[in-house]
Amino acid sequence: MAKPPVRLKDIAEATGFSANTVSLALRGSPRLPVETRERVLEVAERLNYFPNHVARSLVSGATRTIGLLMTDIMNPTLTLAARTIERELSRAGYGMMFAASDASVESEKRAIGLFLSYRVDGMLIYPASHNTYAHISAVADAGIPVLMLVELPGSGFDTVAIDDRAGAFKAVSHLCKAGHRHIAMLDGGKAHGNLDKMKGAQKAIRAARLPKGALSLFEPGGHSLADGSAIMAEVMATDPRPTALFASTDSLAIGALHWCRENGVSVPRDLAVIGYDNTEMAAYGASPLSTVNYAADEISRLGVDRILRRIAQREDAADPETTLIEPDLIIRGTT
Amino acid sequence: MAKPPVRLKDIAEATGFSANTVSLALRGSPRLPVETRERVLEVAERLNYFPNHVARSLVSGATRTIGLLMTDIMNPTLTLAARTIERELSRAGYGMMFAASDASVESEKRAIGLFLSYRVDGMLIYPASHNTYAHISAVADAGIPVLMLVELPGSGFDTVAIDDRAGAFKAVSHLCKAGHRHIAMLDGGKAHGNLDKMKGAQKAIRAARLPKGALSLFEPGGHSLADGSAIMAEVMATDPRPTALFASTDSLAIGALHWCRENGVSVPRDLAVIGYDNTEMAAYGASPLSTVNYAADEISRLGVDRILRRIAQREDAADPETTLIEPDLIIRGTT
DNA sequence: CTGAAAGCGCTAACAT
DNA sequence: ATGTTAGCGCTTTCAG
Repeated sequence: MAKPPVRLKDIAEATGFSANTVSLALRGSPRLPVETRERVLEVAERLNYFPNHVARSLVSGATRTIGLLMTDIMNPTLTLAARTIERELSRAGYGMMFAASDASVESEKRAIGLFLSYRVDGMLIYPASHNTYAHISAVADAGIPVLMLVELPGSGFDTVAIDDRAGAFKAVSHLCKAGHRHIAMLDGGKAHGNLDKMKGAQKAIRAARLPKGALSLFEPGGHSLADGSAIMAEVMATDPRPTALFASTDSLAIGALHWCRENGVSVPRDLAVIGYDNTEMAAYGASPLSTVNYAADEISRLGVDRILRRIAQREDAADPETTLIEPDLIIRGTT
Repeated sequence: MAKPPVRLKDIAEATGFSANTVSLALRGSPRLPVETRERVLEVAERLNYFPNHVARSLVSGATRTIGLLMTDIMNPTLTLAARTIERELSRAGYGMMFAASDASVESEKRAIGLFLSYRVDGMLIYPASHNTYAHISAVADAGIPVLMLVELPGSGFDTVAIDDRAGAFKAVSHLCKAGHRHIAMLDGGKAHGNLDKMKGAQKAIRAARLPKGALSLFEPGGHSLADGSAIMAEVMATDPRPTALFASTDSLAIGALHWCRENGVSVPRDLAVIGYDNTEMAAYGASPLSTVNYAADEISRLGVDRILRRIAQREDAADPETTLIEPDLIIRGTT
């Protein structure tokens, strides 16, 4: 097998035209008679011609490919985003390269290097770290459009992301309004310099004119289900015992729910629970969890729009723009 | 910004060598004095040079990119496979393009066209249909290595996939051995020409020397959680009433579990349940469901190995090889 | 209306 | 030990 692929030249020979004419015909140039074009198209079809995108990219300087770089695609929220991004890109006639950083800055660097070699026209990045991003800035500075899927204040990146502060504010405000006076929050984000959710929660407490102590912060070791479960003993042993829980992550919340079930704590009677970023169960239409809903779809659509726009306006580096999507609060069985 | 990227020529000018020498140096040719090489590397580093993979591909005829085409990345099983595949490829220095077909043959064709234009070195495909794959055969016939992640008997593709027959056999055998004499099976695969699970289940019945009627087949409208839930009334109304359930899909099984909980059917006391392809909850370490476990990791690793091997042995079209992975049976709370 | 020539950035064969 | 030349498949001037 292994036939060499059909080239422009092959069509040229088969039709008697020159490669140039064939090229024009295939791209539907108006300055060619319909007759010629049809003849060429027909032969191209018959020969099963596919334009060599590689060669085309070399001359045009654009690959019509964007790179998507994420920490971990196993996070259902990111999976959903990845899917939507791919869809939107493909609709726009763009290809997508994918790489995962596993939340390691080193891997992230490697992946970016890969994308750079492959000459992607732009990158969508869900970064490994909130602090270390000089390597990403370098890309943007080199004039390659980069769009961040997370807000990194002061970083100067184009951004389309969730407004975590607003989300946390909504969630905790809801709890306050429901009469809760002792609210526990599970958030390991501090270690990564991600204070938004905490800030939003605190603001809600202030807005409700509750004392600062109405919100107590707990930092699980990670953001896995097991971590959420593990810290609950500590949470429920606190005096005064919290009557509501706000978890900065869906899996933490689910872990907490598990602990409650196993320890005879009735949710939401004894403990109201609100999670965050809920997608996992929601994808199955089965989540019993109240959540701040990560708007992956909207972010993805806006993100793709924006980066394609940036690519189009190649000329100058317009000022970076940050769009924050305010997430909806979805109240289900646990509140 | 938008500086034009650094080329070989730029380094050549900066060092006084020719582009050729620079190229050789960067690729560590042994026929260059170490001195020269170091000088070149240093300048390349300083200038922040990245090889233009596009140009390199044009001359080498290989893009060191493979295309991954799946029906839907939101299926956690496939997500996991995608992640592992990306990892393995990146370890091997390959880039990955991703596209989703949404189980539509038309989209699949479009995506394949895209991959073809981009001149991927090979494709990993989880196909949209078990019947319609002429467009994929065409790719393989054109000499582009294709590896199928699903077994399509008689299709002549290189394949690394789950042995669904063995999986179903294991599951139903387990139920038979546990003394069940009336087993219901949920499987909508017949419509797609996917009979393996059914065949395996029937074989298990025969092997257990039970009458054919010991297994009754139910066909849900789809494979969603809701579909699984919806069909349970019918299942449990059957006479004699089944004491065990084998669902061909994880979501069907979970849907069934929901129905049981809402209808006072105690699992596993009144009904033993085994699902299939379990990854969703398992990813959270929290599945209560007994399952036939899709070995996404193993499949991915073997699949990548195989396609890279095929690419390496470019020369001839060796006979297609089919590797079937026998899935493990994981017994949890529901059995 | 169509063809010939040049060149995108790189590598491979062939000089020097 | 290094430089020159040609060419990968395509698009883009520029001629005819």
